[in-house]
Amino acid sequence: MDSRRECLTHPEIEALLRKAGINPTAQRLAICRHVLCEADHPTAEDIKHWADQNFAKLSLATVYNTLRILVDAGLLKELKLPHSESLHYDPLVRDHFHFLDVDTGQIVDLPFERVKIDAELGPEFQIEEMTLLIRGKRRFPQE
Amino acid sequence: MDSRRECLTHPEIEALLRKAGINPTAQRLAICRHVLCEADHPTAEDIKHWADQNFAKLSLATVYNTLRILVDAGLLKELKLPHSESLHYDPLVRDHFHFLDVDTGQIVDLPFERVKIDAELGPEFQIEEMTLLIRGKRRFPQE
DNA sequence: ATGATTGCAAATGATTTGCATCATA
DNA sequence: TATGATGCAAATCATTTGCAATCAT
Repeated sequence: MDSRRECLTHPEIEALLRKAGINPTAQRLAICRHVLCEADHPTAEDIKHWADQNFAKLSLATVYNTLRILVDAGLLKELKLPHSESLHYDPLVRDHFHFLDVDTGQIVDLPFERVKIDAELGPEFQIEEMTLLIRGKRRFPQE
Repeated sequence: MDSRRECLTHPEIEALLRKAGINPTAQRLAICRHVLCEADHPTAEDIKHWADQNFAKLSLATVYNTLRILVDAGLLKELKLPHSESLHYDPLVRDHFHFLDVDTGQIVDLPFERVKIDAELGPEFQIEEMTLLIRGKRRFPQE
């Protein structure tokens, strides 16, 4: 369920950026390391806060610009979620769904295969993409 | 599919508001008439534009305030959609889903019954609500 | 008269943009 | 030194809020 990403190495991220035609600057590498590996559906502000502690110098504008570049390159997906004013960013770009814990705000990726959606819409509806958000509570028995 | 709402009469809307404990002022009645009956998932701006033509005097702040009141009362649902910066408002408050025509921006209500969602999430996930947006194109054969 | 509602304008918060500065090939 | 990236500050856009004017009871 919580498909923990393997953390990419620095050279791997660099290669990823180059392959996408993105100049791998220090700032972009740092942002990528965070948003692609460590972070959990962060917002631009989240990334800025993290940078303030770990990367010293990184302007909010650069965070936004970099996120836009990454989204345009298909390396990130933008998430508009009902509980938050800000956009969240998701490194999992293949089709999947989300569960939002209404208590904690935590977002859990749901692999495509776990959710079967059967829509009978008639032939005039050509489906291109489905976005599913399940809201609810996660309760852990042994805690 | 396009479950066309029956248009409520003025007294019906007034009764609806009273029942919800909302003072049925002229502005609120006008906004309700539009958003509950005529309009199609409008934004606050949409409602303001309509008011400018039909109701002469209605401030944008009042539109926003009224929409908030209606949402809090459960008479409207707020829709955050990926193609639009603004919130859209939906008078259909019972559970249902949406189809977004990526060409026209039109939003089609999908009755709950037309879409079967089967999520196998394990017992720690208590589902409270599901939001499904299908994006695609609508093509009409005879046009 | 009193309490609620309205409407303007200012405030807010997220995001974008213009532009001067800076780094690097 | 030329190209592109960065960072600041100002701009923008949707929405909210403070407050004075207005309305209805």
